[in-house]
Amino acid sequence: MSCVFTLKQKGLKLTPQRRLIAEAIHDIPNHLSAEEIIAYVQEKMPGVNKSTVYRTLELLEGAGCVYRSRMDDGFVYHHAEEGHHHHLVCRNCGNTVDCDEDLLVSAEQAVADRYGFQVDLKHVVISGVCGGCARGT
Amino acid sequence: MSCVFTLKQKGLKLTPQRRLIAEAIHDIPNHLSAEEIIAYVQEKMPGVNKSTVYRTLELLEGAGCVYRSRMDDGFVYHHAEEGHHHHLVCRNCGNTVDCDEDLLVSAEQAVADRYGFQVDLKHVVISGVCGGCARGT
DNA sequence: GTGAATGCAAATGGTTTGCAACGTA
DNA sequence: TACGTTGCAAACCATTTGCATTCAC
Repeated sequence: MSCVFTLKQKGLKLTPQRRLIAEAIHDIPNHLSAEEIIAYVQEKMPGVNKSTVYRTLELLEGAGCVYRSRMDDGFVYHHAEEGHHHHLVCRNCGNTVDCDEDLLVSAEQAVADRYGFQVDLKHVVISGVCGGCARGT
Repeated sequence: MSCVFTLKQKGLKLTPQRRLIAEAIHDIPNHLSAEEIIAYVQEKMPGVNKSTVYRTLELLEGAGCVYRSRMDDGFVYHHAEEGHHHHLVCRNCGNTVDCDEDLLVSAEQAVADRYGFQVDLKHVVISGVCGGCARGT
């Protein structure tokens, strides 16, 4: 849980709430909505306020430990570690597919070559239709 | 402005407000925020209510004339015509670069082949850093 | 004339903020 | 002890909704 070290390095305090929030982000592989993180945290430590969760997530994002992206409704959060993969989310059933990073790097490179624009698909939750839903199963 | 025909076909009424909103979407090449559309409409026809704009945009989206996507903050709208291009938005300066569609189809195909997941990047506003901002100019 | 569309105002709901109390270092 | 952190409640703000009035057909 490198976030913890990062916080220390920045002189930020390591409270039980923050540990728990970092744990949620770290342990659950999917991207999480604020609501889900709040539920996870409050289950293990009832009484934690959602403002605290939001503030901590903002803190972790600023520290580079967490990515935050827009989803259809609200934000989703995901830990920011190397060895990335993209998240494909089915707009029909909501399921997530982890997509190997190298499938998209060539496209990113092509865009960079032609337009000088550095696309960052890591920060994007990519929506579409999963195989199951496309087949109508 | 094919939206107009589409509306007629569906038996929907063609009000001046709707014409104006369709015009905004159609005439301005960029993707627009609701706020920008409201400003455009109200400049040409003061008194138009923002609820009307929101409702019309929803209508046009349902009719397939308009795409709506999440941006970092709020939604953006864009007319849905063939001959598409992707929108790259610089998260630093906010400028938009139109990206030719075929730069990304191979990546979409690769994802479809491996995961059976049909990515739809047309509906996504892709963020990143533009050439100017990357160079610090 | 009639049902759909509009304007207005109030509600919604995820996220943010102000402030007093609390806890870590 | 001192300052950062938390909990609480209220504020925010883009978007949505209910309802009476108006208008396109």
